[in-house]
Formats: sequence, structure tokens, C-alpha cells
Amino acid sequence: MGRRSLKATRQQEIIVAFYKLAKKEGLENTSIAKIAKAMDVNPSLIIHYFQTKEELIYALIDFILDKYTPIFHVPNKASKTPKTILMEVIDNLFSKKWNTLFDDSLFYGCYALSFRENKIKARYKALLDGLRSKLAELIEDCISDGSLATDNALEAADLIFIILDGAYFYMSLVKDPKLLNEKLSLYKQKALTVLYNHTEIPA
Amino acid sequence: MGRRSLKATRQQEIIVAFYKLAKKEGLENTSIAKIAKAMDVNPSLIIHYFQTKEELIYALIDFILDKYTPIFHVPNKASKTPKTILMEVIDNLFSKKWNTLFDDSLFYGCYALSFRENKIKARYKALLDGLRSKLAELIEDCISDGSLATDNALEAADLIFIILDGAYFYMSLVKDPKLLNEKLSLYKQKALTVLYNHTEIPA
DNA sequence: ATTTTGATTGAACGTTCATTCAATTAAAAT
DNA sequence: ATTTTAATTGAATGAACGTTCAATCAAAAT
Repeated sequence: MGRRSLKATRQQEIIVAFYKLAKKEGLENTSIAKIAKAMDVNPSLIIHYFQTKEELIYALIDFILDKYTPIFHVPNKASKTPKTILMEVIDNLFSKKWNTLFDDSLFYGCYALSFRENKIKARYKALLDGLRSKLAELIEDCISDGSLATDNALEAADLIFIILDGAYFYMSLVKDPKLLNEKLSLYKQKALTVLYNHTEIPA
Repeated sequence: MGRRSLKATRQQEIIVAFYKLAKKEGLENTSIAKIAKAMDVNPSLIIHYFQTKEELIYALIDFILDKYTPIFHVPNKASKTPKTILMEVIDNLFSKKWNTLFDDSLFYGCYALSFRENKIKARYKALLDGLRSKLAELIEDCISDGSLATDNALEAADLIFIILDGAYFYMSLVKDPKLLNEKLSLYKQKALTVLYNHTEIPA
């Protein structure tokens, strides 16, 4: 009896509106009142679905971070060799697709919050570790397959993401698209060397 | 005639108070009123020296970023070989000294602002490029010296900082100090391989 | 038709915010 | 001493903030 609950859908709508606003005007300039205005709805409705702004931000972060998983999607996976799949994924990682799908400003803005909120820190850690272990699996497949002789799959995956994260950190500051492409392919190449780890450092 | 100006010193005091507060409570939770209270001074005094909060934030960012240059300091430089100097600097970069000197929360918090303020973005870019070119100089010295055969000093310096920045991005989320040390030395080792760039990627 | 339940509104709360402006105080110079 | 200049205060501004609560509205079930 009684009215059907719209909780899940309304919450989603609110988060999407929050995301869009924060993307355009910055996380620190986005208030509950502004979100409500953008949705043409009363501010107290937002508080009704998320009790506090804190909860709303947690939800936003989940929304943002959940966007990162599909980066591992490879079409026609079944018909491809492990090596091909791995190379396609690495191509995806070091491509502008990745860059346009997500908003770096929000990603780093929320990352900065993680220093003050352990819940947020844990969420980011889980994302980064999840990405690493997924990439490690693909490398493992190549090792089993004999197409790679990498020592330590997880370590290699970690190093590749270290390079990737460092690369995007710097590239967010670079404007010239031509230079950006050059940089990106250099970084990708360097990341690939991680898979062939026989470099010796002279004493 | 008239009273001596305290502008420079007062401004510095204000920025230091701002820095301390923002470090403890977060950039987004630090207001002019709070800074004034911490200094036991009237809020309007702060506005008197910095006309707007925007100006105050610019000054804070300069203050923060200026802290990064001394990382290149090496004692008794004159009596050391270029190779020794380079290795000491790289040791410094991949050490916790670097990590404790600066506040990552503020560094990333201000970095996030750079997406909305070109002035800030330019400041960060200048810092990162400055660090790279200084490291490149040290590498150049080793090449002239014959102690290194690196192809491209600036490219190598860039890659080392890519690894460094990616490393700190990830390590800010890691709590276990033992794991942190292991990671750090692995990343340093990988950064060093950049100086010996002969790794070939099989077709 | 009435009851039940949840969606949504609207008004109000006290706080904090950045900023303004005039008034006051303190140190130099004449 | 008086003038000049700058430091500093104190009161006030309006706007925005997150949150509260009671009131109303709309859809299901009886």
C-alpha cells in the first residue's frame, strides 16, 4: 500500500545533476541549492534523499569512480589472443578516449578530499588496486600463453599504472594537442618496456 | 615620511597562517575569518593586504610551489662527480624527506583548482617544467662527463618525473610504512632504468 | 471514498562567508 | 607639537550556505 518509492531513480538523477554542475563550475562551487535549481526542484528534496551533503559527496565519488571499470572492455574478446587483448587495453589506457570519458578536474578534486576523509581514501585505493589487478590478470594470461616472459605480473601492472597516472598528472597541464600526442606515445612506449623487464643498471 | 610599511612581512605572516590552517583543516574549510582568528587579528586586515580571497590563494600557491626547488640541493657539490650529484638528487626525489617537507593534500587541492584557473595551471606547469629542466641539466653533465650515455637528457628527466609523480599519486593512498618503503625503492629502480635506455620491444 | 505512504514544497533557522567603510591607533618626518 | 602615512580595528553588509520541520500533494491499496 501507499505510494511507490522513487528513491533509487531520484538519487541517481540528483547525482547526475551534481556531477554535471561540479564538472562545469567546480566541486567547491557546487551547493545543494544550485543542484536543486538546476533540477528545478526544492533544495530540501535533495536533503530528503541524502541526509547530509557529506553523503551526497560520497555518492558522487562512487559515481565518478565507477566510470573507470569499462576501460578494460575489448570487443570480440573471444576471438583474440591474450597478447592482442593486453595491447588493446594498454592502447585504451594511453588514449584520449580515457581522457574525455572522465573529468580530470573532478577526479583530482575528490582525490584531494581523500586526505581528510578516510572513507574516500579507501574508495580511491580500491579503484586503483582493482585496475592494477585486472591488468595483472591480462599479463598473467600472456605469461601462461608464452607470449610474455614478464617476471611479476602485478608488479608490472603497478608500474604501468604509475607511468599512466604520472603521465596524466603532467598532461593535464599541457595545452598543445600535438605535443600531447607526442608525449602520450612516448609514455606508452615506456610503459610497454615494463613488460620486458631485463634492463640492467651498471654498478 | 609617515609610518614604515609592513606590507611584505605581514603578507608573509598571513600566508604562513593560511598554509598552516589549510594543512590542518583542508583548503575548502579555511576562511579569511579563520585565518584572522588564528593570527588574533581582524579579518579586514587580511583583505587590506590581499584585496580578494582569490589573490590570497594565488599567494598561497606560490608559497607552496616555491618549496619544491631546494630538493635539488646537494651538500659539498664542488667535491663530487656529476654522477654522484645526479644519484643523490634522485635519492632525494624518491625519499620520504620530500614527502614530509610538503603537504600532499594542499598540493593536490591546489592542483585541482588549476583546472578552473589558468593562472594556477600556468604556475604548476612552470614548476613541473622547471624541475624537469634542472634534472635534465644534471643528466647532461653526466653525458658530457662520459658517465652516462643517455640519448635525450630532457626526455629522460621527464620520464623520471612521470614515474615520480605517478608514484606519489599512488603512495598517498598507502598507509603501511613498510609497504611504502618497498614500493618507493621499486619505483626508484625503475626510474633509474630510464637513464640506460636501450630496452628494445620485440615486434 | 478513505486510508496509507512517500514525494515534494515552502518557509524559516542560525551560521558563515567575503567584502565595505569609516574610525581609531601608532610610528615616522617636519 | 603637528603633520603625514600606514596599520589596525570594529561594525555592518548582503548573500549563500546546509539543514529543519510542518504542510501539502499524488499515487497506490483497502
